[in-house]
Amino acid sequence: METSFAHLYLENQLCFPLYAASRLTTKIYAPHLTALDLTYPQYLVLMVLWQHQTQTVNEIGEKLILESNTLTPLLKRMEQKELIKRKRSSNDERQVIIKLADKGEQLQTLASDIPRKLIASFDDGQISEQELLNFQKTLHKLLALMNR
Amino acid sequence: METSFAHLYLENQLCFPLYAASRLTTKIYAPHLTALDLTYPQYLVLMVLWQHQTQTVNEIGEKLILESNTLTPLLKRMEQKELIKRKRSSNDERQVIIKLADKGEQLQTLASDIPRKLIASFDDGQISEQELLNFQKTLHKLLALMNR
DNA sequence: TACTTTAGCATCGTGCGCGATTTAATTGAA
DNA sequence: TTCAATTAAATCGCGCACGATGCTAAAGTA
Repeated sequence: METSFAHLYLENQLCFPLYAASRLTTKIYAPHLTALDLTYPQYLVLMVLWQHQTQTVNEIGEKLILESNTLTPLLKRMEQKELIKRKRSSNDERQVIIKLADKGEQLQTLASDIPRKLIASFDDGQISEQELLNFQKTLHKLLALMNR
Repeated sequence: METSFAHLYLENQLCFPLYAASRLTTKIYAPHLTALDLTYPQYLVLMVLWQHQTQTVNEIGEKLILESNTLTPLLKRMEQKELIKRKRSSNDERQVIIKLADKGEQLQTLASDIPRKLIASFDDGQISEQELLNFQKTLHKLLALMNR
């Protein structure tokens, strides 16, 4: 048993560590985001809108790799919180245009503190900057590979 | 601050890619798992049980970094599918012992093909095996760092 | 022993993710 | 021009994740 199915074990897999790391990272963000009454996916949507003022649901979906079945309910919740505005496009009635509402715009200032607040949680010298740069590079390659 | 690796991490150059890569990886698993009528978290539980025949809910939770609020419903669904058996420990009535049922045991053989199939989907010459190994190593370091 | 604290699991409510399907608008082809 | 094909969102159902809370059993304490 020890040898024949060894490749099945958790520690040999790529997927589980990614899955666990993703959840742990989100958990580290959580207290800072709940202080702003935001979830992580909602924070991601705001980040897209802080950079691009006007976006269709599809355009947001391409950037976050999410589809309308996830985004539509998410965006409706954000609309109810008055973070964003949703409006049908007049050019193409199929599209829904997403823009920041005042409250969503104002959150950018508050959210800009988040990175600084989190630095202490990670900077303990266990991993060199170069190692992390390599990691990031491979991660982006993997993303590009999988996202076709 | 500018030189700290944490700064890179917190600028969302790692956080979002991890989140996206995790979802994309799961999506690559999906067709292979649905063929066995499994979800990815259910597959993870089976992998734990293939390695350790008898586990408490807590022990599974430590390995998968999940708690009872996630595991209990998940394990109940797996019990209903007759993949596993749940039984209160007689030594400690608080604990619930999880074991493989016949069906869950038999799935190991079928599932043993999955890793090879997945390697194939990544093996298109874009990323060397050595690069992947380095990536895995850093990923494990990050996990250990966050999972304290 | 009696009582408090802790540990292990379960329950509840909310918010994703996502496969499958639906609806309506636009595009494309004969 | 007509009508099929495509596209953009929305809807539906299910299974996670997870914070908060509840419940019971075990362990610790005076």
